[in-house]
Parts: sequence; structure tokens; C-alpha cells
Amino acid sequence: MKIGELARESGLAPSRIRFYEREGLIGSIDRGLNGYRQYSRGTRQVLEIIVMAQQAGFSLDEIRNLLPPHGKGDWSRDRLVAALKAKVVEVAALRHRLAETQAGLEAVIARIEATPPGGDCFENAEAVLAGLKDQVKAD
Amino acid sequence: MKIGELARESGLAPSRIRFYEREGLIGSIDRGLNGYRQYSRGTRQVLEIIVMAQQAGFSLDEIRNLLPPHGKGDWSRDRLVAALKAKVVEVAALRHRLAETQAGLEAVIARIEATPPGGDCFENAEAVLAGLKDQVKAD
DNA sequence: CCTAACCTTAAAGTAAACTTTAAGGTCAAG
DNA sequence: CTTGACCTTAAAGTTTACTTTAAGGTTAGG
Repeated sequence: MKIGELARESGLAPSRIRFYEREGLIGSIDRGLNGYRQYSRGTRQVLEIIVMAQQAGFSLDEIRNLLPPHGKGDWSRDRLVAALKAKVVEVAALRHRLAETQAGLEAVIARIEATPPGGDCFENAEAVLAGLKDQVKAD
Repeated sequence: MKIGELARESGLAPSRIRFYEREGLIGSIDRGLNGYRQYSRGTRQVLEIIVMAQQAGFSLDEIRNLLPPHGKGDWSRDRLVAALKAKVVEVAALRHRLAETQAGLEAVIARIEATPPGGDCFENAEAVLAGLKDQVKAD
């Protein structure tokens, strides 16, 4: 499979795949006699892992350290699990913050909508600020 | 309050505060006769809002649009409420996605931990992929 | 009065994660 | 045997969100 096909299948631009290779996220692969890269099906799975991990908030640097050394499949289960668990904690914290953000926004909306239509802008501003401030404190 | 004091209180570098001003996230403020910026207490609150929104995953561009036009107090109640409501929808969507990310990560962890310690690396890889794939579909 | 710690600006630098460009080699079809 | 769609490389460009630098003005303390 050449890079164009892998790109179509994975949905990543060829430049991005070459970039990941330069960055050491995927191993240097076989080349045809013409110098073209020849990928195995496994590479597509590695790309999927990379994209997933990114969506979960891992940087390429983190992913590089998570992925097994290209030499051989020593995926060090414990390190992988530990990293994943740490990420769950991060995601949970972010979710908690977002819940507060949403509650704060909704409180602010309720407050604005409760003020009489003729209310002055400055008062609205104060209300917004107060609401957002509460939210910040809850953080 | 000069920029250094605001920086200490908000925990942001002065350069960052000036940067936000250049970028239109905080309005151009009063200057002393010497040209020094003079901040009011409200600015600190705005900075807190910005940091909070960033932590919630908003880009500076999004934050700029969420924040009121600092030109003058014509934050037209209706437009403000509409913007806030739109933001609530966005936050809710983001929360939903994060919940799925977390569930996906936890599923992957469970799967890895369920495999026998002597399990072969390729099987682990497969399990990881299966878990991550489920996550993608749920996304 | 001098020094250190402030403040000002514009412009350049940084890091991450890519993409685009330039210049060229390869290959299947007509 | 040429055209167009591929592939190759190195290097430069892009975006976001800042920080750092350079060159200088201001102010409080001893």
C-alpha cells in the first residue's frame, strides 16, 4: 500500500503521515525499488491510535512515549495503563470544570432574563461578571 | 493599579496582559500621565473569565466573540443572551464528547487490565485498538 | 543624584502540529 | 512518448498563543 492509499483510508493527508514518520511516531517503513513507501495494514492501525490519542488530549510528544519502540512489540502494559489512567483523571477534571462553566452560563442567562427589559447595560454587565466570578471561585 | 500589580494578582505575565489588549480581548484602558496603563478591578475579572474559558477549551478567537464589545455599553441584552445560549449549547456538546472520551479510555483500560499478564503484545495492541475504535464510533 | 525596579513600544522569537512549495523522479494510459 | 497522477526530498510557511529582546522613559529609595 502506497502513501496515497493509506492517506485515503486513514483520512490523513500524506504530508501528515510523512510528518509522523519524521517525528518518530511511526517507524521508517519499507521502500519499493522506486523509493516509494510501502505500508502494511498495521500502519493504519497505528495512525488510528495516534488520532484517537490526540482526541483524548495527548500531545504528539506524549504519544511518542506511549507508543511501543518500533523495533519490537514491547508495549509495556503498565506504562500504557498508567498513562491512560492519568489521562482519565485529566478528562474528568475538565468535565467537572465544564459542568461548572455551563451552570455558570445558565445562571447568568437566567439573571439577565429576569431583569426588566429597561434595565441598564451596566447593571447587566455587573450581573454577568458576578455570575462568572462565582463560577471562577467554584473552579 | 499598574500592570505589574495586575499581573501578580491575576497570575498572568504582563506581556500576556498586553498581548490580550493587542488582540482586543480587553479594551484599551486608561493611561496615567506617564503613559502607564491604569487598570480597574474589573479588568482582573475579565482576565479570570478569559483564563477560565481557555481552560474550558475555547480559543482566544472564540473568547473574543463571547466577551462584550468593550467600546461602549451597548451589549444589547438580546444579542448577549443569544451569544450566551449558543455558548451553552457548545459547552454541552463539548461535555458530551468528553464523557465519551472518558468512557472510551476507561473501556480501553479495563480491557488491557483484563488480559492475562503473560498476554502477547499483539493481542494487547488489538484490544487497545478495539477499545479506541469503539470510542471513535461513539464520537 | 544614582540605581534598581518599574513601565513603554515594536519587532522578533518560540513551540506545536502541520501544510505548502519547489524541484524533481516514476508509472499507467492513450 | 507524452500526459497526468502519483511519488520523493528539503525547506519554508501557517496558526495559535504567547514570550523575549532591544531600546528607552519613569519613579521610589538611600
